[in-house]
Amino acid sequence: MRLSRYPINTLKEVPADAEVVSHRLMLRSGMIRRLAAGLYTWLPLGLRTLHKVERIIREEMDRAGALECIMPTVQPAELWKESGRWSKYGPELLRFKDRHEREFAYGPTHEEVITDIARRELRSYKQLPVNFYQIQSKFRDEIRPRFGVMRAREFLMKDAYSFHADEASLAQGYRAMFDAYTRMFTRMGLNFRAVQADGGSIGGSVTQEFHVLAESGEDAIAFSSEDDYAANVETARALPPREPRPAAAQAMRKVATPGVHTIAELSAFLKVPASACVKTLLVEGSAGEVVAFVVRGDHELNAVKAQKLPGVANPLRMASAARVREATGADPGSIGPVGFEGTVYVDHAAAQLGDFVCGANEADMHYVGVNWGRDLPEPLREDVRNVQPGDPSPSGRGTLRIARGIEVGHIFQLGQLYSEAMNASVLDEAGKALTMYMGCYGIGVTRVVAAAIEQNHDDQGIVWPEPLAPYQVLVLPLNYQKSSQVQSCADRLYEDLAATGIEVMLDDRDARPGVKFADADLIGIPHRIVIGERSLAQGRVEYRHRRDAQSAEIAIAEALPHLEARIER
RNA sequence: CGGGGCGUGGCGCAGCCUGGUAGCGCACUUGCAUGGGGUGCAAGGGGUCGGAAGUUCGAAUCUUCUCGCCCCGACCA
Repeated sequence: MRLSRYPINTLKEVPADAEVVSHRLMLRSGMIRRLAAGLYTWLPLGLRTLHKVERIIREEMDRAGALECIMPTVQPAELWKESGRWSKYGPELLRFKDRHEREFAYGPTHEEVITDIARRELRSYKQLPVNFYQIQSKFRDEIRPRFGVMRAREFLMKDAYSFHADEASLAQGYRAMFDAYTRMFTRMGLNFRAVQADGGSIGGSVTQEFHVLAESGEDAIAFSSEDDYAANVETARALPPREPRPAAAQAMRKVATPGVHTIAELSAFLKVPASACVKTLLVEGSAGEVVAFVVRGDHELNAVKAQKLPGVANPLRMASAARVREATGADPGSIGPVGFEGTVYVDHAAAQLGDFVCGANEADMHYVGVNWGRDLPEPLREDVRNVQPGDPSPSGRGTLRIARGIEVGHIFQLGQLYSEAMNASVLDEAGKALTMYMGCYGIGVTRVVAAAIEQNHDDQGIVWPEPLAPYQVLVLPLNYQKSSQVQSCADRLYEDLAATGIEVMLDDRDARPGVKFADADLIGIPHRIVIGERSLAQGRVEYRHRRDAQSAEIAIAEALPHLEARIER
């Protein structure tokens, strides 16, 4: 490609709303442009990278035996009503009517459609297992789209669905997808981890996420220091403390704590560590009442764990200040479990405390020296907190550390969730109906591109992992318009490289060197050849890899073999 | 949805408080110079200030309504 014929500008300045590096760099380098909230156009440069991601995905899916198909983005409401998700999915599902007033949705995912295909086409256990996949647009009406294509409303997804005669086959198919994902992300040159996950609204029990590790990631991942245990903090188990609860040493007393509302203030005011205090949080129950959660002052409530407990509204909703007042007689900031009427779930660590501090359900008052079993009933213990760095690993070996990740893939063993609801069965060996077992496997294709940039950039711009770079080589002639030697050398090299099948971009613009260098770094093409009059007089050109600090001079005749030896294909 | 903020040439912003008919940087066009890390000089094109209503002799500026967007929290590839 000749850059002089590429009309998309690189930008020095960037829209004020672009916050994360990948978004900024994608805008600045001319990969994408925003159309509306959460909607992006992929310009030619960006599309090349997107296609590379797609190609790797296709190759590995095909290698794993999956079959590509493509389903409509627009889906009839009937299917969603059948699976029960028309009412469950909520406002994230974009719904609309056609001219005949029939209801449709723009697909946020395709379990219903594929299950419909499966139940129509699959008749016999002999046709199983089978795995269908597609790479296609999804729309999820996110509450808050942000970070460019990282969390867009319309995005490209690879989704795959497998069908099996039994659980063993499902586990095998799932494993095959795990391996395929591992190969894909490895081939893309990404630093990633597979982690244990929560099923969320898709459902299913066995499930793992693939995360690209990056500071800007929206998810927290817990890792064991000693083995390969890794889990999303949403789901990572906090082990109950081993030590027995210390015996009560103090009597319970009510103390005045004027103006104290947070654990930090409480801890500073009473000069006790936050870990000796207890935090009480009220959430909406499933039957109109409120439910209390008690965690240690230095711990955080884990919403995913909490909302699974009996009597708790799912999704979790914090009680309003008015509801808190109604239930306890005090404002949030002064509430506690002593005398609370209703369900109280207590985190293991909080249940282990003796002589602790908590709110007294009275403005500006707290209790100190509180003890379970004496001052209030023995607690209903549950794991309801987020794990923290230093916690023992649930795997039993090592302690946990926490890193951030961007979720680029998620695989599930769904079991018979959808096949049962939608009656998807085949005949087994005995001629009896057998409800199929399903797995589903997603990759956020557009998100992968953003994640790759989050992980691979420097102050100057993108540093593409070679397999994802829009072009492999950039030929950068200086003074191309004025020097006929430079021009003919650049043109020849460009043609030769292209003829060899190398993806090459030629910066033939009439621009100053500084502009070309800055754009080269911004766009991040891995291999760069600079052709300038100075070294050309010596019969040489300069080679530099985007990752290198220094360039090296090579003979013109060596340029092509030099590149061929270095390009990773 | 709850809380905060912003809408002024393509982008980044100033002007608004204290009404007087719109300005700066980048980008763009033309010319000259320059030519190894976002070059310099000169000339130019482009906005009616998100929209509507109102107050006023006069509104980007004040008032009301409305639309859109962004940021912080609960969702997901």
